[in-house]
Amino acid sequence: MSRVERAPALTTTSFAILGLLAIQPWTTYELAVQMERTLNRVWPRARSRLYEEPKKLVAHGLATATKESVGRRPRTVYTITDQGRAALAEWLQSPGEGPSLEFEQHLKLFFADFGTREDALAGLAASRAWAEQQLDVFIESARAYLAGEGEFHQRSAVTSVGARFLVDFYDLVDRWAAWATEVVQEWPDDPSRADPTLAIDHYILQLAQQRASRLAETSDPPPATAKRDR
Amino acid sequence: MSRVERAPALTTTSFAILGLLAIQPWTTYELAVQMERTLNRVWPRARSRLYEEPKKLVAHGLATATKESVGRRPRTVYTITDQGRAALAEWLQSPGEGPSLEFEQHLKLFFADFGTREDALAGLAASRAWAEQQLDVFIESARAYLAGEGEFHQRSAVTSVGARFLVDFYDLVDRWAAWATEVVQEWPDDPSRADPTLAIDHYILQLAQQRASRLAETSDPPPATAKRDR
DNA sequence: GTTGGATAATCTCAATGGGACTATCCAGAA
DNA sequence: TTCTGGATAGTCCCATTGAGATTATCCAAC
Repeated sequence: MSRVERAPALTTTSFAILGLLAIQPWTTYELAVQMERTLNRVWPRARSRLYEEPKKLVAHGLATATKESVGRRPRTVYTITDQGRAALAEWLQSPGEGPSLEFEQHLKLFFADFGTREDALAGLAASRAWAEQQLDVFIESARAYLAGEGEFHQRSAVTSVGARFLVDFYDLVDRWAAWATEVVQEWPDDPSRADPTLAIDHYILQLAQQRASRLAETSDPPPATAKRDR
Repeated sequence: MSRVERAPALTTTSFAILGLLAIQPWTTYELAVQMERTLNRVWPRARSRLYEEPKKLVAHGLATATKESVGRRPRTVYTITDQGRAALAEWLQSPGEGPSLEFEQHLKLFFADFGTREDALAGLAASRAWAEQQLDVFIESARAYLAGEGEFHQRSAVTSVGARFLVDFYDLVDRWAAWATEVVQEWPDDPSRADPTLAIDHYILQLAQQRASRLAETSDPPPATAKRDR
């Protein structure tokens, strides 16, 4: 029973930090800033959490801590160990969880019939503003990156694949909110009196089916069998 | 200083429950099941939370609790009050937070260069499987709904707008994972040796810019000014 | 010399997740 | 008739987490 086994269990957040350490050594502060600027988009965590994780990594032998100081202010630089690289590689072998979404504006729209049409339109405008904001930040950093200001160019083959998902996600939010705005504008003042035509539902079902069949066609394992197994 | 002011503050989750109560009275169990089946997609919360929220609503005077029983088993039916409807309408006036994403598979892909190409492909396959699963469930319920089995047809005008976002989101995950699979298949066995061509980055930047300009064209307030104000 | 923003954390409390636990009801199988 | 499994109807608890308040130093610019 070594002390290692008593250390708090490693979480996905631990491995997110460990992954950053695999790129280069960082101080805890740098790790926190880096997380907030990048990984926060797909793995949002409170800053205070980010200061705890490297300590766990050290307790598990996956990283080492080096105390340095800038003047009288101490700081801790963390470096990944061979054991840490092995643990990271092992973690990467399992695929992980699918996406989980939290979307308050969408939730409010679900209850739009208990408010006014203007409320719904304001919410959709906020969604579009959010998407625009995200894209602005994204374009800014992508431009800087391509201009050579960014670091880690050698990782670009890997990171760009994920970046495309984010751009497309922000685009989705914008397109959807734009479409929804047109639909909602046709509503009467009191949305609960909006015509409950099922036309849109049929359309959605059709879309969903098209896409499900596209999935079946192009999925890797022999599709017919794979579908039946479920 | 009435007791109401001492009750725990209302959260977004409280209003999610309150919104359901605005449709009809429910027991706590029914509320929990309904949340898990529907609102969970945009507002995921632990079941134990859902049992606490109606009590808060009662403490705030937004709902009333009626004790009933089925045989010897007691149950509580919650009903919204006029004050509750007013509070819901007021809550709907503010637009709420933009989307927040948690996506472990995407996170692992970000660190793909510390694992194998096969790991990355397995993760992408899992993303596609997830999207397929979500679409299957969605199609199933949409079909039942259109066949007349579902309830709340009169709310369809409102709910279908949100439903479209979800279908498109699942589609996005699938399309992206399919595209990414093709890209990753071209990588060498060791992804850290993948060619760091910036072609994809340029493409992403181009996409992002196109979309940002589309946003500027179609946004509600005079676009040029709105952009400059930021 | 002062000020403000960046660096470098720690601490705390309320909120939350996730499950273990209890117990009854009811339909269908044995 | 009894038994069983799944649905109904919750409660309870603990570890994790979020969010922010707090402290303090460094450093460049005014």
